Amino acid sequence: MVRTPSFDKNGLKKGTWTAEEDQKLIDYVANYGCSNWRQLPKHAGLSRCGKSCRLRWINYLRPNVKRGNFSQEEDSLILELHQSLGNRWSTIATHLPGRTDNEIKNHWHSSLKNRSTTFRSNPTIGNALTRGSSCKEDMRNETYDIDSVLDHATHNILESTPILNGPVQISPSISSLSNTASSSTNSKSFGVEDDACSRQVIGVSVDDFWTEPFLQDFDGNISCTSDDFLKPLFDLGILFPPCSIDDQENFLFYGLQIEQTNEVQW
DNA sequence: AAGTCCAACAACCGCCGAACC
DNA sequence: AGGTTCGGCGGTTGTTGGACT
Repeated sequence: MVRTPSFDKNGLKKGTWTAEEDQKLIDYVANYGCSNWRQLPKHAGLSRCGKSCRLRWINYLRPNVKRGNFSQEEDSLILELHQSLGNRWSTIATHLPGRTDNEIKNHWHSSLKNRSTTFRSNPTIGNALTRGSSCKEDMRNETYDIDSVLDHATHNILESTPILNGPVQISPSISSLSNTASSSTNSKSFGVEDDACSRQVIGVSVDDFWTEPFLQDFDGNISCTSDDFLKPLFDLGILFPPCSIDDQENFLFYGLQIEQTNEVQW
């Protein structure tokens, strides 16, 4: 999964980033920001091209980048957004807080693409889709529009995501992102005014950063009900109740299950 | 145990548009 | 107005680990 480090004809290093390089980049951005990626590697003492530094920062080192498995909710949102937006990964990423376009793109190619194909060819789902499109069209002509609902959904994700409700610490997991990275960033806290999220980041730990990103409060309780978060999506026909779903495979495409209590279960 | 296949994903590459001179 | 620089985006590649034979 990692590329063997090498040097191009200009002496610039390519391949996997080391923990030392990561630290240099983090330190530099923390102190000086990232206004000029072209000049950054020279000043930061990195033998990398600016693009490589930018990519590394945005996709892995930047605060609040969420790692780990995609939730069913995120999968559903990606599927829906991809249907309407196509391969506009950066736009799709704006609706999934903490996820980068690169990660979403990889996730799409590795798992969601096949699911999407089945999704289209499955009659049950196909009917549901048709119904959904019609419903969406109707809603557009009335009081809803897709963008506002997706914004609403994103807002609820944001509001219910602990990592965005307070300062966070660079997760130790970041160290494992690069196979060569050590735990040098474990306790590293820094104050970065990040360009992308404009959020001051200081060192306060949040438990279960990767494993429980959504819809749970700090006690682990489900804190978002369908009324809060899903109803607009159901109203638009983006998601459907599982009452018409017979098998587990189909269920996965909806990615959601509503119990009688109307609480979301994952 | 060894070889092969494949999913996953980090990283690179080329292109494009905006900003600047 | 035209050229250059830079950042951002999407497509693609390269490598690894795990599953499978």
